[in-house]
Amino acid sequence: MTRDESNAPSRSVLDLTERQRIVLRAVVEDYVLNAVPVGSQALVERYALQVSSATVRSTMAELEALGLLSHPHTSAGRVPSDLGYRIYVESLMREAALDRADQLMIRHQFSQVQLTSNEWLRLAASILATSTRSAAVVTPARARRARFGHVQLVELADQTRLAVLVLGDGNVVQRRLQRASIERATVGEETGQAELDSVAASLNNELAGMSAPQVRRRVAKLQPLAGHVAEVVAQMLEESDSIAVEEVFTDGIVNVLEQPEFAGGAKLRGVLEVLQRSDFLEQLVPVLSRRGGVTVIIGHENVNDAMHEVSLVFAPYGTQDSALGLLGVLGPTRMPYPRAIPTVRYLSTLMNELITYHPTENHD
Amino acid sequence: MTRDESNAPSRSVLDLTERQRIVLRAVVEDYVLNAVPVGSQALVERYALQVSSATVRSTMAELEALGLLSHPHTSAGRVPSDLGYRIYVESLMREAALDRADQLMIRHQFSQVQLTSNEWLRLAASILATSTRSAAVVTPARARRARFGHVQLVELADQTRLAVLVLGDGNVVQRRLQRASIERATVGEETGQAELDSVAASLNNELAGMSAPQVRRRVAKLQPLAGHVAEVVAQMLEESDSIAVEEVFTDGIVNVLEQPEFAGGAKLRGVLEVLQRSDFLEQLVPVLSRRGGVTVIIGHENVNDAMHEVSLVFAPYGTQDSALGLLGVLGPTRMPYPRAIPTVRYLSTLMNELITYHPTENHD
DNA sequence: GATTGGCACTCTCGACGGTAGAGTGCTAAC
DNA sequence: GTTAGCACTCTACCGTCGAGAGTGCCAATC
Repeated sequence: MTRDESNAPSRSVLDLTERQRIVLRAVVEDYVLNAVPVGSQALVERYALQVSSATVRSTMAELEALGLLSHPHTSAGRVPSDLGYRIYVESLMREAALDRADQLMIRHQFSQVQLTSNEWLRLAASILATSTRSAAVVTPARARRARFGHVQLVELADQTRLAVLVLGDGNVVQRRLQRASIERATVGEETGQAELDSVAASLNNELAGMSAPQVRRRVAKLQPLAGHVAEVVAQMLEESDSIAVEEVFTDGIVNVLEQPEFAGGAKLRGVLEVLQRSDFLEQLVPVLSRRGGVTVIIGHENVNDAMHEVSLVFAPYGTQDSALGLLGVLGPTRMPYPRAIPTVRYLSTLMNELITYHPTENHD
Repeated sequence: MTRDESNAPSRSVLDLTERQRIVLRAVVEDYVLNAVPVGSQALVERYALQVSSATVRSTMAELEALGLLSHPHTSAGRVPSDLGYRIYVESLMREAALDRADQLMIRHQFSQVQLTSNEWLRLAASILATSTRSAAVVTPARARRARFGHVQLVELADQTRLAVLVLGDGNVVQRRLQRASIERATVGEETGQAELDSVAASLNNELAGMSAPQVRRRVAKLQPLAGHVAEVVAQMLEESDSIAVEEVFTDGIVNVLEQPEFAGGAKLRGVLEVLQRSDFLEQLVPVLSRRGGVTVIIGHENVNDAMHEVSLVFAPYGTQDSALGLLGVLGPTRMPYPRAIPTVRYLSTLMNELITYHPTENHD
């Protein structure tokens, strides 16, 4: 699907002369900054290269022959190709760790309030979006396999009964119990809060640590009411398994819209539609988690046609065996990688800390 | 802040002749459809008016004198003014109830899955956005004043303790308990699940139906551990009171971006920023709930400068005394009101039903 | 042999001008 | 009151043109 930033650099990099490297780097950085094809003259002036524009021109021609630069038309400046960005990201970019001040600023926002986990996600998306000026995408971290932790049956003022299920990883899900089903299970006998409590207590005992199929196997062996509740619990566990990437938090779409290459928004529409289709992000999960670090996917490296004009900078967060989520930014291929990559990296480690020390407190 | 659709129509309407009404309606509908200033000739042809273009021209001139139409430049067609749209919405528009088929289609989507309340909101936003082709905004319905329903203290596998609080309206919030504070409250003694259960049981007894300040007054009279938990519960209730309009679900922003008047997105940016600032929607809550029905706010009728080029079609949902939320669409003033209004109305009644019959099952 | 200045060439972009077309406002006739 | 006719206005569009930026190549230079 993509090259990896930690992979062996592709063949052509090795062949690059020092000057080619300097010029390519300058072209990328200038183009990222100004969004205007960059010419030899401008390059010499702005980057104080110690050679003449003619030399730069021939170097550029070499880079173009290597497929790292391209040419909108004969008399225009050069523009990096996807491959050019790739080389830049892999071996030319001077990637600084995130500013100490920025780190503190971000950390501060997270500590600001007693946030629930969904608010963390929202905040993470917002921070990513503003600090990289791109669109940000954050998916919740979900356990691969939900396990039973604790169930509580609550009778509300208005006679509704609620099953509140705390999962093994601390997430909480809930479901209203159908009055009719309860009555069927108890053959019409009245069930009070005391009775609900005792059912819950026995289930907490019996089902501790179980996954959905394990719970389901127990159902038949239980008393009618307990069995009914266990059935519901099994359903809840199954749902928690399946809705891996249902809710995606995005922020900063306008940032991308303001980029000249997306003015008008028609192009972006396709991209956003793909992003909403959950399978796209789901595909990404195994790729990212195998790699571990930050993964950069540039333009045509993306298998998805709609994504050919954007780059993704993504990282997984969470632990391999428990909860796993995704976060990152999406922008034009002309993306400020040296800023985006450390920001995504930092936020992914930060989210890691958060879910490790404060197991997710909440979940719809 | 705005005129009301159910208000006495403003002075000028009464003065409109039948022809003026017909022409105004035709201009609005044509402009909404084509986004091009509409001329007398085109109007006669497209709407089969039984008069000549010259007559229409003079009628248009009258409407312009009344401030209902305006003129981009001398030799261009007419465009409705905000006031023109207002008259249209109040007394010219042929508003059809939502198609039976559309109703069923929408209802079907809601019944499709066992959804949690946040998923309802997301779905509502998505339906609004696609069926009006505008941007949709939905806020969660929250009780005005959160009340204590039921608390449960859970010890997780990893030693963390969780307080799960079910509010009076069925919403659930939760918070991790700080280990240190617990130990301070119990003077270091070990607390097991049994002990936690008994604390929870006594609190459930003592605090039933109380609001945050009431709980807070009780704190001092309780045992140390129970008092500590009650303190946390009070905080949770207070937060539920205050974060009325924290999370806003939006969808379909691209729809607006594709409208010619917002191409480029620079204009929309301001609008979206205002929308995120929670106070804007909060201001709207009392206005909408006082009115009850669908409220339309057109262009400059909005007090907020950034909103001068968009219209809002909003409705409250939920019950006055318990939970109250907001939903609606945002688009250019050139909005398909006859479609947007019934859709918003239908969705608001539908959401009403949902939270009435299935008290909200979940929350962030 | 690498580098550079010089130069012819190419292409875009903005300005300019002219024209077609849509639309208006007015007036005189019906 | 309505309408046809007409002069007028403004925009959008098109082609042209020159300036400017940039390239590619070559011959001269170090």
